[in-house]
Amino acid sequence: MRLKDEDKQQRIKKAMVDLILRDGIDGISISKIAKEAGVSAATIYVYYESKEEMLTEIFREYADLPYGYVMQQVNSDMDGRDLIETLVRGCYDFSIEHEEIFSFVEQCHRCPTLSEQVCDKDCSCDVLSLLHQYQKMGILKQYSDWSLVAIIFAPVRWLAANRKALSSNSEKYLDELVYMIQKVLLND
Amino acid sequence: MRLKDEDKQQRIKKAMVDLILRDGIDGISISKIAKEAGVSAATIYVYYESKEEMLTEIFREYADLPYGYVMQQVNSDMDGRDLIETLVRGCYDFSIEHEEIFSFVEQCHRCPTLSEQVCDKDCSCDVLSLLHQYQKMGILKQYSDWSLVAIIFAPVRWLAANRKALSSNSEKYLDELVYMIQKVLLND
Amino acid sequence: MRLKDEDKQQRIKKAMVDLILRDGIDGISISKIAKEAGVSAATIYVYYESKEEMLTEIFREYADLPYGYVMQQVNSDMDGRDLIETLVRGCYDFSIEHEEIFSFVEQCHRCPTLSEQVCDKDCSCDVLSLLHQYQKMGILKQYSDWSLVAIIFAPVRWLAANRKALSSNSEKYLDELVYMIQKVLLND
Amino acid sequence: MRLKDEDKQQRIKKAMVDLILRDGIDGISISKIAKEAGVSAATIYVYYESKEEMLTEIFREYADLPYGYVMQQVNSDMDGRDLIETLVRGCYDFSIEHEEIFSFVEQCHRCPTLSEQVCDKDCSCDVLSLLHQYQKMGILKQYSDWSLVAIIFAPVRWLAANRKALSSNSEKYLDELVYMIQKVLLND
DNA sequence: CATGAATGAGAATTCATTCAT
DNA sequence: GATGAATGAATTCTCATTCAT
Repeated sequence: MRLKDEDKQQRIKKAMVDLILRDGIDGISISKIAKEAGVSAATIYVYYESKEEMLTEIFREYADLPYGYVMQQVNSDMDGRDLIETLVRGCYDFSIEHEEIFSFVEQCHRCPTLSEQVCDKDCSCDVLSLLHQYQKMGILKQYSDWSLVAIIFAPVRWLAANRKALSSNSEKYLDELVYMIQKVLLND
Repeated sequence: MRLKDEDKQQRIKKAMVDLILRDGIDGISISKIAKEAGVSAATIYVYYESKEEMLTEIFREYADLPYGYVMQQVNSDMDGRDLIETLVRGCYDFSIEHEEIFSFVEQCHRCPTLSEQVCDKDCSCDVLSLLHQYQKMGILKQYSDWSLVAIIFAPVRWLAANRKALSSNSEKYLDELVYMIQKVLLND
Repeated sequence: MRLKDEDKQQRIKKAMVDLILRDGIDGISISKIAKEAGVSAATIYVYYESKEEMLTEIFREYADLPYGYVMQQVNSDMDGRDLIETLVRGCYDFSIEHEEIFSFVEQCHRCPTLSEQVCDKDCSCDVLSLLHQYQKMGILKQYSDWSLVAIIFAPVRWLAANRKALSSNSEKYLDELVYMIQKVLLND
Repeated sequence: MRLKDEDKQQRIKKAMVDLILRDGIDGISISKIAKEAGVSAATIYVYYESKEEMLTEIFREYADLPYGYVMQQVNSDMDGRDLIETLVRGCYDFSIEHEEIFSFVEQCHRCPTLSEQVCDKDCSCDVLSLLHQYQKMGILKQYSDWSLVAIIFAPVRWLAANRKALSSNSEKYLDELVYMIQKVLLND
């Protein structure tokens, strides 16, 4: 695999994700993506078998990036409060820093055909391992995995998705969310 | 002159929503919808100016149905615990009873072009009035509106959206969620 | 026939002719015309059997308006020079005063299907009678009808059609044309 | 990669021009043209961005063919009489030999949107250079360019356009026209 | 007479994809 | 590997026309 090509495929991915942020998942087409990526439409078929397969593959590849991002923020000697704050804020920060990937992943997850193939919870397995550790140490309460993922990430993602409709005091809401979730999940 | 066939427009709406559940928002087309609704494709343009406008208009019309549904479950003399349980479970029940509308609304809310025009929080204003009452009575804590909507509805919606990936013990997760949220929001 | 209706038909005609000036004969449609005329598309079918028939009928009705216009300018005791000047200038004036009708008639005359049904020369029969009188009086040379119509009207119409591309000194060209044609057609 | 098939584009052009002769400029459609040219409708969009652009481009390309044709008939040592006769008859001959191009160009010239973009006089610049030479030599009178083009070509084109309505003695009219124009333009 | 509703047919255009180079 | 050419199928949407009211 030559460097040049790697770059080309990267441009294709970026083009697709950028366009989906701009036009929505229902607004993309192979030729639009090709134009945005600066390659011929035919070139896309060198890397992907079909549009369908391209979407799925890139979704699969990107789906756990948000979780990967927050995991990088986490430090193993954090206490419970910090852990939760880091996870929640990390999720929000990712949605700002990588708006297009955030939106892409969110859109794909709601799309029935795609979400069947990539389950959100599976993407969060690293985070879950971490949470299990904190549960074992008696810091976090013993809620089940699904409940944990739901309560930690769903509200902040909703906030992030609606960010532009907020006046600007999103910081305040974020603080509240962090506080709430700490209260629910932490022992004492 | 013939009167506008109310039933026909209803069939168009239903067809669109049903198809979006099946094929995703990126998988619908005017002719598919027309066929499903049993009308001519041209007829759709009697009711809507364009595909875009049709999507937006129906989205706007349906966006608050989930909130309307839970409001019907609520009883004004409920205590705080029951209120929260009813809101959360109501949201989940709606996603089962009206799977296609739930999925439609969720998909639209993630789509950038559409979500710009219909803000999720606006749809929940009746719910918010209710929550304000409970706040005034000192039953609910004084969190801000955005945080309330986020914590009450986002997790359960995520659960509902991933329902099929759950073995079947979704009841357990739902119980946990209800319990968590009660703990966060209720005073003592 | 009620007054109101007469007015409605008139509006339809005007709308069609106006639109053909703006969009070209290939750019009109029943619904555009209806909207422009402020009537329902169905109403047009009260007055005309089909689009085809409408075009033909209105063309037939308007085709000799330019000739009618110049005939009104003509005075029976004009001398030869004045006659020619009046005919040529009249034609030009009509193209300015009734730009939309001028363009409409010109476009129809070039359109093979339409021009088959309405021959330009037939429209000029009144003018020809007049010219015959001046020929009998020995004022005009004995050219054949076709040649007369061609030499008197074709150049000025070309000038009129290209009017907007002329800097503005169309007056000068018009003077020259009048002079030329006088020279050709007048005896002595 | 396959090379652009020059022949294919040629067939598209021919198909369009032929169809416009048969059905009028308001009677063509991309699919009709494609069928006539023996290509897929989509192929037309490989060569032209839109129907509008196709029309304009082909019009621009063909607009001076009639003038090019008559220029080929002209011989530089002709006297004034022959020059005029050749120009006028050449124009007529072209309309017979290349009926479809003649009709196409005439229709486009009357169409407001198209004629804005391609001015008839610009197409005749070679002819004008020639006429200027004859003017300098004192053979032709000093009329302005517009008047020359108008008087030489407009009448014969009108005759050509109405050719089919003439009994058949078009030769006679043509003779008259030639004679008239010689009389106007030649010195002595 | 007038018209909103309805539609089959067809419009222009785009799509995803293939293929020869 | 990369791509311009090519296209059948599908897209959105408009058209001319009919009809019940």
